Amino acid sequence: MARERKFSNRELYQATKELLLSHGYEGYTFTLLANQLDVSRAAIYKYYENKEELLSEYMLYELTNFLTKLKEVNKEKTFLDQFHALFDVIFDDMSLYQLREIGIQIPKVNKKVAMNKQKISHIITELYTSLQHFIDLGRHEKILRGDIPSNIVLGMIFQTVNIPNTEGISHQDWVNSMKDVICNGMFINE
Amino acid sequence: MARERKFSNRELYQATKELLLSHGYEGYTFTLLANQLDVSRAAIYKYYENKEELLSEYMLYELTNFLTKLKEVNKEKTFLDQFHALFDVIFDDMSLYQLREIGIQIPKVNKKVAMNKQKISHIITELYTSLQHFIDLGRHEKILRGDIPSNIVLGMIFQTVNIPNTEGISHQDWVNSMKDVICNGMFINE
DNA sequence: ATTCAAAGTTACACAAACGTAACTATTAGA
DNA sequence: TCTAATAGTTACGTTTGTGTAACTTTGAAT
Repeated sequence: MARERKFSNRELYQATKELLLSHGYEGYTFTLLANQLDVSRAAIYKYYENKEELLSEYMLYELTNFLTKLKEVNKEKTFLDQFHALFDVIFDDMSLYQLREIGIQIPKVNKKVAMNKQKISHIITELYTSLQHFIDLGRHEKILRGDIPSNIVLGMIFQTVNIPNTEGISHQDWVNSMKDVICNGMFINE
Repeated sequence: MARERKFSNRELYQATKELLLSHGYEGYTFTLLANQLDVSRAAIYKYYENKEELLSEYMLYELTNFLTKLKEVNKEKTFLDQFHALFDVIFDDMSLYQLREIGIQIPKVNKKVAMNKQKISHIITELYTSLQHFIDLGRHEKILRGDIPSNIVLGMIFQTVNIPNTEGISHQDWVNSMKDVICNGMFINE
């Protein structure tokens, strides 16, 4: 018994993501978002008290999605299968790393936001656990070097998505080169 | 025949850098900067018409510095010497890559800014030329693999500085692990 | 067809950042 | 010591974003 909504949650999250990536956390405003969604700014306040609340929910949504995908990756039997699956996931959504950085900036302006931030930390812990399993498997299978800190292994893998492909190399070639360098390095062997 | 200045260019650039890294391009304001420098906001308008002008000059300063350092790197005789020198330069100033991204966002609000942006592009071209020499040398010396796009070689090297060292590994160990992975990869050989 | 709850809009008051004009302060040199 | 040039401040109007209240619109259920 209500009027039809002019924008779905999905559209809102999509617009939010674009605005966050183009304008950053401080540049993200309800005015911009409302224009993007073609509604009045006040309409958004029907659902969220302020941008911190909206953004913390959005982050939660994004990270929960990623955790689900990551758990799928962990189901692969061998380390190499997981490795390729992880790359597929990362390159499917090229912006996770930047968004996580933004999440850290959100101040706890009310109880709801504080709760969301807590949930976010929790999910990030789960993400790390999941990723640690991946690394442990690689070491156990004697494929992944044991002398490199997990931090660096994960950092390198996740940072690759931020490298701009300015020379218009095809997606497949790009990803393959990236994997190659990560696995074998950029120096010629012996 | 004038009054002494309350802040030097150097202090202004230092404060600008910190504010840019903590608040991002859109979060950077003259109000924040003035507080940081302990002067009134209006004082800054004596030197810069607006933040775009200030930031474009700052970027120019930062990139010119970097280009100078990079030319020093290019003076090293062997590829390996250049490689290590480049890492020293990059890890000495951990923020160049993020700042370059910010530079792209500056809109050309007046002639001066437009001119600065043009100079910035020019310097970036020089940077790439300089880096290309580095890569060419590595390939010529048969140390650097020839089948990896220059793009990826440079991207990987520069992105490493953005990996957060959360586990408090010592700087030296950290940099060495990073180099090791870049050179030889994270997989065990054969 | 009527009702009413949720969706949406308009309009207002408030706060923060911007840019400028008119002022005061400092200091080297005539 | 007087002056001119530069540094800095105060104060104002403007713009942009925020949050809310009072309103209208829509559409499924009765």
